[in-house]
Amino acid sequence: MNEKNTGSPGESLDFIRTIIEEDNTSGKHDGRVHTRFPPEPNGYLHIGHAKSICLNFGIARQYNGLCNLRFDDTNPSREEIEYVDSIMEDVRWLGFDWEERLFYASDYFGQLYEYGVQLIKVGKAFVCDLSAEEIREYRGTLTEPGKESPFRDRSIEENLDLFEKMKAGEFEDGSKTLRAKIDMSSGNINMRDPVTYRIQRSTHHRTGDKWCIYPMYDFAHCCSDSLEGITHSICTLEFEDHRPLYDWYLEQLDIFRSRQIEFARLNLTYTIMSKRKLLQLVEEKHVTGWDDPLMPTISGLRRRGYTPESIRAFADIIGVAKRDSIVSIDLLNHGLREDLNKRAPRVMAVLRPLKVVIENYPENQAEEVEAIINPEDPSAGTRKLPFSREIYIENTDFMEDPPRKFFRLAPGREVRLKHAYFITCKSVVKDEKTGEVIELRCTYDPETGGGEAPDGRKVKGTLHWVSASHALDATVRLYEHLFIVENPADAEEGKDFMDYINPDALETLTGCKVEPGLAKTIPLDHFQFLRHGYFCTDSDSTEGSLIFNRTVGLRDSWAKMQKKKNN
RNA sequence: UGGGGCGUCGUCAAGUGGCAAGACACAGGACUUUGGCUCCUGCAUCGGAGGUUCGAAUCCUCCCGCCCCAGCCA
Repeated sequence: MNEKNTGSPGESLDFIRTIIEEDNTSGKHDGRVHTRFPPEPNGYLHIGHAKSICLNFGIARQYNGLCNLRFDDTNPSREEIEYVDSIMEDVRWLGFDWEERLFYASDYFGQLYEYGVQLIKVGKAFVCDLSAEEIREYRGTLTEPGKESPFRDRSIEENLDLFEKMKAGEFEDGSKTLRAKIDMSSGNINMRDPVTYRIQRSTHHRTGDKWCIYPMYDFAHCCSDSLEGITHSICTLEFEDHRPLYDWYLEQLDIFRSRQIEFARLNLTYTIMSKRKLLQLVEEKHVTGWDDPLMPTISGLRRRGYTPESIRAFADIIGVAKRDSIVSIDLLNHGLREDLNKRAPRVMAVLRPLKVVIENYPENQAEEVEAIINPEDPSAGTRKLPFSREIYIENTDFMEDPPRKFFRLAPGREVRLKHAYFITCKSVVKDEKTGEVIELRCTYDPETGGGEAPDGRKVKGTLHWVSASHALDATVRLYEHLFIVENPADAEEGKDFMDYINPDALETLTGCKVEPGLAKTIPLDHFQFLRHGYFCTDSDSTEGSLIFNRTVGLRDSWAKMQKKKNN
């Protein structure tokens, strides 16, 4: 990999790397660069997290630094071990390694408690008896200052005693909090004596029932960063308002000063990124699960056939900045095609079969033709394809009454069967009742073996095909965008993102015919189905029951032309 | 009405006072045993208005627009 993750080196620096290089030249941390990726284990990772992962691990790699994986598990009521496992799997799959630096905020609960005590001792925190509603009332509003809690001036001794009793479980859930003593009139609401510790009796996935008080994010996060010696703590824009508090805690505690830097989170066209909304899609069964190939989750993208390389390349190409934006999914798909074009074996797959009988080809004869596996990678070699009298071609490759510029098969037309022969359509067999074309009668030119005519004549079209008796049956799932509008999160009045779900996001094709070499494919194998697109063997696929997911289609200028004509 | 941010091509995004990178998309064209790939070509005066300057996307002023914040969530 290059300087960043995969992208081209020598480009201009983004604002975060600019800060890092400034710190490096000023000697702020003796050139040390240490980042972290801090997910809360309450859901599956999505492509937005991938941006953050690539940023944090990528920066560490680029500057010879380190990046920790740290689970931000300070709220046991919503966090689960299942998510911890999936997150680790996803980060690894993306190609990053936290080595021995796997941490949990819960590792620091003991230290964090001591920090709480320390805050009380310097007169910067107090135990407050206000209820949640009262705290809200006392907080004031966006435009009006808040009121100080009547418990704000308790003595240090009393606070110490009460905090210890909170920890010991002497008070009910929610009956008391530890609050930082800052400024109830601050324009920044985060600074209005924020809650630092709350009482919450729920079993933590790692510490069990050892604690009944848990630190709030703002307190736990900056302290965890500090404890780990994180130099640059990169997070998303909505935490910008929290930075003064982040700095305040570290200053009061007089511990290592990590620096929080905020960037704009990723938005992608035709999908959604919020964990809450993704969860809703799963729970309401609009998708089959977190790893549905329609989902923008890492596990969904993986199952769909996206490669870690393409995701990393995407992260590089979109850059990092502070402005809200919505990136075109085309950018992701472009990188994917670029990656797969170089690596995916080409394969014959007829999705909507139309039988072709080659009348002048001997019955009961078969031969093998040689086919290159990947023209972009000669080292991939060749394979043998069986050819015989009866084959299948793509239904859409034939038209009885073709429009101008249709280069494929039509009555009387000659086309090339890729790697095999030229064939000419002699007649059409139709279903007597429906009039539907059910079979083509063709002849082949035995002189055109390999797809080249010795007399030098040219054909405009080249079709993919599969020998009828040798082909394997397969199920193919064609995926489209999950939503029908670019930005479903930005719904018009009276609607929400659910109103924009694409009812045709998945089209399942059965009875597809694929070349016999696919018999042994295993989940996550990538292929290019010639002239169709890139496909990936689904995790439910077995040798007897092949299932492929369309990762992304090939660019299709013919389809584009048709579409333009119809508009 | 308070606080914090952001506004450069259709979409991302460089640029930090000297003649507006790049990518995707789009449009033409070449090549082609994938209507794929590849290769050429084209494609913005920088939210607005004033001002400073020989010169401004870059500095100043005012205005406009968008995003975030009132969880004992993260």
